[in-house]
Amino acid sequence: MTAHASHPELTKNQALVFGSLSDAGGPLTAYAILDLLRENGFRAPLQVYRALDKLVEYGMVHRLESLNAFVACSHKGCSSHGAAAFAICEECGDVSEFSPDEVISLLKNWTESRGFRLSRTTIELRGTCRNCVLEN
Amino acid sequence: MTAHASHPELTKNQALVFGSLSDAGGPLTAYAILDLLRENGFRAPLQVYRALDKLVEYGMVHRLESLNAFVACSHKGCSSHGAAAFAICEECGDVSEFSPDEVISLLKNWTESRGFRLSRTTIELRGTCRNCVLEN
DNA sequence: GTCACTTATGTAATAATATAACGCCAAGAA
DNA sequence: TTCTTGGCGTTATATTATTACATAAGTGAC
Repeated sequence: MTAHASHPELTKNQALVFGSLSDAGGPLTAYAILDLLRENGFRAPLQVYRALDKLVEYGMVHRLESLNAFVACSHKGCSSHGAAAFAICEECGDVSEFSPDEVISLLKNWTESRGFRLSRTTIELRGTCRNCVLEN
Repeated sequence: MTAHASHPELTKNQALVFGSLSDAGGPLTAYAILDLLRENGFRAPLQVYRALDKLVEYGMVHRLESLNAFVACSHKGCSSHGAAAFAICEECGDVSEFSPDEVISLLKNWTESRGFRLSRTTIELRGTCRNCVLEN
């Protein structure tokens, strides 16, 4: 559950999908990944979705719920880390990942106080990034 | 932008959709709403989606991104309020809405410090609610 | 080895979610 | 009136995700 380093052995499909996301440097939908990988022999959505499932499980890829898209985890050395949050610019599509530890810890307090067993946390901020604000 | 009270005049379709969600007491997908409202003359998804768009805009309904579903805002008097967060039980489907003011304010600080103009905040916690934990 | 088991894969078909494009009608403003 | 706006109805289509079934490749037990 902790991180990438503990899962160095990706299958061929998983490696291809992770490569696409890393190269993209931003979010891609499953079908966008499929199109990128057709030249590598990909034929069907399931090949992408299955790889994504594993990559998300390994913590190497995050799913952006509000975009129905996926993004490579931005943790440099791929070391272990907790829940992530995302700031999504609706102008340019840029996505910044960050780790709001204090926020996570407050949310954990809330869940614990209610006996809610937390398994996954989604935090996504939509808006306009600094660059795009300045341009307008 | 603040709330329901300022939008008492719903159209027929909006009122029907909001009624479905209120009666359900939990999240419904657009297509589930459509099925519920067929007896009221609904025929096409767009009738539901258009009403939902408005209801979300009015703050009377929230979209749950991780479920692709919609839920009536649980604010009793429908008075104004800030961003909402949701704890979603994956066992029973129960959804608890809450307003983690401190969390919101931390996230706002983060965005402001980066010149990110925040327009919408999504916070969804997936896990198992107390009742379901006790039952297992 | 080979048996059983698990995991990954390939493929076709389909389900579930969401939007585009068109035209119509009613209400209010000019 | 005419213009504009917003809501509505309908058809078609786009986008996202899964089910179902068959094949192949690894792994440990024996």
